[in-house]
Amino acid sequence: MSDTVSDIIRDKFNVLTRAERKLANVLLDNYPVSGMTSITRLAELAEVSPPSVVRMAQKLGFTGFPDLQNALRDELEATISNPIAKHDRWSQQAPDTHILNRFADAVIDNLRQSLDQLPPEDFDRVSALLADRKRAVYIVGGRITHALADYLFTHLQVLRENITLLPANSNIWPHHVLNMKPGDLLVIFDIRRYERDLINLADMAKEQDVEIILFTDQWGSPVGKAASHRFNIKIEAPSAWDSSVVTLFMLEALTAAVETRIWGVTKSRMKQLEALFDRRKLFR
Amino acid sequence: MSDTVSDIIRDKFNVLTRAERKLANVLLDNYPVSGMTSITRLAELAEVSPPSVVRMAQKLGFTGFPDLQNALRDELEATISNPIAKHDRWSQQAPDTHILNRFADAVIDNLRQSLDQLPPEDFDRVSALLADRKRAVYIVGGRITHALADYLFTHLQVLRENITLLPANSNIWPHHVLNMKPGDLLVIFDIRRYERDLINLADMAKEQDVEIILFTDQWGSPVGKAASHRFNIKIEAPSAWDSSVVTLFMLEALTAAVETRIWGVTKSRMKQLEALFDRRKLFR
DNA sequence: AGGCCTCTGAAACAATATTTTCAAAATTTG
DNA sequence: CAAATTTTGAAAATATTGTTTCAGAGGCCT
Repeated sequence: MSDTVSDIIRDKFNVLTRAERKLANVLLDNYPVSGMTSITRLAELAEVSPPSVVRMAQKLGFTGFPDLQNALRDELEATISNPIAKHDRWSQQAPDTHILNRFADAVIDNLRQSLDQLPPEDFDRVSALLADRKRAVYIVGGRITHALADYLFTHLQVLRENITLLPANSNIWPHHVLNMKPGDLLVIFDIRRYERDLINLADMAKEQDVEIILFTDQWGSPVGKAASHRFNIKIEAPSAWDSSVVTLFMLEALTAAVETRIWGVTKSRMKQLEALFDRRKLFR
Repeated sequence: MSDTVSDIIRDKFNVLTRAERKLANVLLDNYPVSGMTSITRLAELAEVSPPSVVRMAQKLGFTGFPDLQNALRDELEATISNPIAKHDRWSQQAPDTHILNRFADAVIDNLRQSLDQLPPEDFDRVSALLADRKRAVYIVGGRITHALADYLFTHLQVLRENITLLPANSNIWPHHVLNMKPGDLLVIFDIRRYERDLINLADMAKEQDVEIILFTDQWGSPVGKAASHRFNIKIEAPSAWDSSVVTLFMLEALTAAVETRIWGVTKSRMKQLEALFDRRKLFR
């Protein structure tokens, strides 16, 4: 890799003129942000004239000031950008452009941004709600997200009692709404292609004072209006579809958090479950 | 301290329009360096017009783009001069020990290690098999992995024809084995708690010269003996359960790869699907 | 399906930024 | 100390960026 701008400046410091050295000092001080202004302000800051800036840039080997500034920005980007997120090949054996690496980049980026947006207090509040065994929990997903709803259901069901997975068929939903009591929880998955039926369901549930927990994308499903808790998850992927990886991540983290809160209950349920599985084995 | 630009963006994300959201994503991605260009290049990067950039800047409360850019530069300066690695936590707002951060660490580690172990050629070979439309594809999961099987099924089904999801109930599996022809594919999910029924299914299928693609954990399910292709995925999590996040990642990457291989077919199927959905909407 | 409204980008315009020119100031050299 | 040389900044010229206007596109609602 070629030299950084600061290297070049130090290299050529002794062939710089007085005005140029003033500039060099300003640039190196608070490097490289100080170079991210306009040529005019930089000149003012160094108490020299704008032409001096141009001359120096050219003397350092750039075609002009913007060229130098770009170099600075690129350096900055390389320094700043999250070392975990970028320019780190995931599959060493595959080229950067292989779908595995591109997908990994996208997913990490989704994860980082989704977590950035999520106040941990919200997360904690939702895990507390789900850990409150007095509240029944209903879970529902759409066409694509049904599998996620199913996954959450399977796990929560082990943790505690009173978990219901609503069927894919929306015709039956009103029957379930009938059972919902104030304070119960309804977990809704609604991503992209927001589904009209889900809005109706949310409205009906809300009228019964059910608290709604919504998992949606960065744009936000219209169900958000009725929801008391919302997870906005970035779902971009190098593909014709969206990625559910981060959503699944949230579900697992949430499950783990709930598990911690009610470990006593969960532990005994898991033991019981083990016993039941064992009996089935013998039975066969 | 007052809000950062990224805070403001997230705050107002839901009142932003489509073009503005595109911009917001570009800005938040590689923040804040991505905002240090000219309005023109930023607009190009986000694939919107320069006026949209101005409008967004004003919507966020700045007098114009330069004002926003100054704010970004000031933040950058503050960040840079305070080099306490801000970026090694996933959720900045939560402590290191918060489950969100611990889970993120675990998942990234799983992803790294799983990709390390996976020769990309194997991945490519499997994607080629799944893209071969002459081969029927059968998918089956266990108690926990059923949701993953379901997810793969839903996606592959859009990509191409002849995809079958075996039911959870193993009693019916022999009926499906009856239909399998030599060269067909059987995708099996078998993680931890390896399920005896799945081994029997794999053996039966193998006798019919069905090629088996196995998704399993780092230890490897006994189904591996019958499988011609195997994905060993690291599934550790700070919880009583295993994490399926990386498995889902592999499924999505695989789906994307298959999609690329048979884009012609997939595209027309997706169009047709759109049309069907539209008709259903009218129908209601 | 049609009317309303919001959103968007092309183009014109305005404001800055960058570069060039050139003469004066500073520095060097004999 | 003066002539030659270099360096410098004011001002003009040029290039680019940022803003506004406005007509048409696109979404949403009834």
